[in-house]
Amino acid sequence: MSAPRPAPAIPSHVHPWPTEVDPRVEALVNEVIGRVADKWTMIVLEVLTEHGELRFTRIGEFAGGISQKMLTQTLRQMERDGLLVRTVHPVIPPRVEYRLTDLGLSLAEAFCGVWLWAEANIGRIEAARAAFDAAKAG
Amino acid sequence: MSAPRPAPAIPSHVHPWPTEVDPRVEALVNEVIGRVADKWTMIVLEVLTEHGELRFTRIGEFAGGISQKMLTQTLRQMERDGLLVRTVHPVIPPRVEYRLTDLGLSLAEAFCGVWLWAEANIGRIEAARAAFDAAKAG
DNA sequence: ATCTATACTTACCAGATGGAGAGTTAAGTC
DNA sequence: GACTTAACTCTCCATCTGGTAAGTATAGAT
Repeated sequence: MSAPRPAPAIPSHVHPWPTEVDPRVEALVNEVIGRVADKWTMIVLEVLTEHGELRFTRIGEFAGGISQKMLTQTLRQMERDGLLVRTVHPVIPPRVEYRLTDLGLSLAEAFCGVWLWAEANIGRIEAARAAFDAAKAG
Repeated sequence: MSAPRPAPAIPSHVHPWPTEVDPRVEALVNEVIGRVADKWTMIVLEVLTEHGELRFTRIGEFAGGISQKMLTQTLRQMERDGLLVRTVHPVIPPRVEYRLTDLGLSLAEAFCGVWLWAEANIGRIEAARAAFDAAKAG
């Protein structure tokens, strides 16, 4: 879709489509969701919501299957976005603890609905897939 | 999105950490995150929620910045998952309309919290990023 | 005969993703 | 002096993602 969306040079009090939101807001929201809604971010969010403050290695254990590289990267991004705080205790060997901020906790809460939906509807999705595949084959 | 991740069976003899996670929970996580919660699915979901039944090209315009390939792929997957219905009108030139199912609408509703969160917290995230980057630079 | 419109499909390819595994740091322990 | 430990950090490399652009199909209009 190289076609750029029709120029929104329309005064904001005139709404061609009553339900449409400000494209700039929409773009920002898309960007945020694109960043925040990746697999490991959500999993780390869930792990920290469940277990509270945790150390690096412990998060990796709970997350399951994440490489150190990805864990570091995910935690850094979340820290940068203000979703968690990273506390370094200046001891040897190093001890670093991660804890969700209020912002992070509120995001986890917002995602809660999606988790519940997923749990409740996995069966329906699988049924739909089976039906779709059967229809395509038959 | 449709990442054919060959099941993170986690060859524990290679893995940096032992896994204590229930494999069924992990499978659920992969299902949800990997297939339903990707960027374009969420955006298409939002577009269809806001505008109701739409044609292919129109969805692309509203979504903004999606390629035909990705749009086709996303719509097919959502159809397969039972999130939307695809209605082909046998006319020339072709006319295909997409509409969310009840399942799709319920997912959109579940995501609503996330959208609201994103809208409400964009400022906070950007401030956190600016602060983080400033701290790193200075 | 050519053009147009719509909804795809397909091939190609650059760039992003992410895993494996080794290296780094510094203080205490054997 | 080697070993250990935690939390990285780095490099290499295979795989995956997703964009671009071209092609397809069809009927009516010019």
